[in-house]
Amino acid sequence: MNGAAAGTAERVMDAAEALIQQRGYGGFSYDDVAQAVGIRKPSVHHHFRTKAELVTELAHRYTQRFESALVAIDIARSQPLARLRAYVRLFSRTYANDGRLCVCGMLGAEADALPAGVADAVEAFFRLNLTWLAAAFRDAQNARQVRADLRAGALAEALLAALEGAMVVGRGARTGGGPAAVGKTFLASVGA
Amino acid sequence: MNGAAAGTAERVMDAAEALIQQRGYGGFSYDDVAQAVGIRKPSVHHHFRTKAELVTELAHRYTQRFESALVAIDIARSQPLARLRAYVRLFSRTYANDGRLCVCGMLGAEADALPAGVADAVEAFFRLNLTWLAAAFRDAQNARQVRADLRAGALAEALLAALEGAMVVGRGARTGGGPAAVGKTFLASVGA
DNA sequence: GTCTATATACCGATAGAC
DNA sequence: GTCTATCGGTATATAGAC
Repeated sequence: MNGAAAGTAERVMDAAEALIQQRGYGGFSYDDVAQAVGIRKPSVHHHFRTKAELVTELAHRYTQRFESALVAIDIARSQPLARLRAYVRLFSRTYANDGRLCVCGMLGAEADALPAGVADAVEAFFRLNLTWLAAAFRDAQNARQVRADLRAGALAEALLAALEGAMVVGRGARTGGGPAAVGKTFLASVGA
Repeated sequence: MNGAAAGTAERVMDAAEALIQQRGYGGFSYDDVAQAVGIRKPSVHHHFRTKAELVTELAHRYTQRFESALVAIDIARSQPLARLRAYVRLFSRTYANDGRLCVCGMLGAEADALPAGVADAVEAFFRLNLTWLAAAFRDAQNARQVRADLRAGALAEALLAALEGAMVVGRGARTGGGPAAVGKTFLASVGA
């Protein structure tokens, strides 16, 4: 129940999140986080006993925020295709911020090198997205806004993969339109 | 001009390649490579003075092998759409091997944490792929096998992103059809 | 809650014997 | 070409003072 303490824990997660999006789980240290926050390494351990704990909590927070954004989209948009376009913007906004990767996209690539708790949190993020997208594509097909000859689950997996991959390719190729362009191309190609 | 020496250098690159595909650039050490090859750490340094050198050479070899595969596809397949399907198989075969990621997909995600030489090699890989794919899509559009209302360059970026992302999502979600399913869905959606 | 100091392990890289 | 031994640096994590 200490306001300053809670504030520091949040700032630690913020710093770790940015570092993961830029360099990955194995690419940052407690000292990097400490420097970014302006405290010392043992103070970071005080808030998160281990690195696995820190990243697991961080991934859960990231997933919860994403879930809130999906709920907001469902409320703000009634047209299924408009919902899908708003979904694409969740990724293009992240990438527009200094070429940052999706937290769970980066962690998914590193899956074999992650502690079990972190890998579980990453899996939960992807399942949430695949479930929401499959429902959105099903609605879009029923509204005749998306062609009906492809399974909604397959479209969900393909769009999520295209958006995550657009960030990876964009960084690696140092060119291209990123998730914004790729999402637009994909949605145009599946349009009814 | 020592046969055994050249053989060891190849085995070192093979081991490092597998480790990168599983754990990434920051996720493996010279000791890991040495153990996999059955030699000691300084012997690895004898063949590749630094880690950056090793991975740069490895990425070049990977790109050259990919280029050979693209040439082989151009020779073996005359139908543009069949070429694109064969291209998808390059990724699904890699992923079918213990869920291994594309070497440059993994390195692309880690781009911010890579030595300059490695990042340059990764960029060359993606440019090669985007150029080949754009030409293949242009041919497919001229042959009326792919819808012509989308730019070939945009289709190239979208398919490459979808295949790279399918590996990331597949590992993170521990489910899904991987690049094989995603590639099939994408090519079906852009079919004329 | 934050700090200094430290334990323990691993990292990339080098020296020099064989 | 491979080895043992080792350097200097950094990693995660802990002990204990303030």
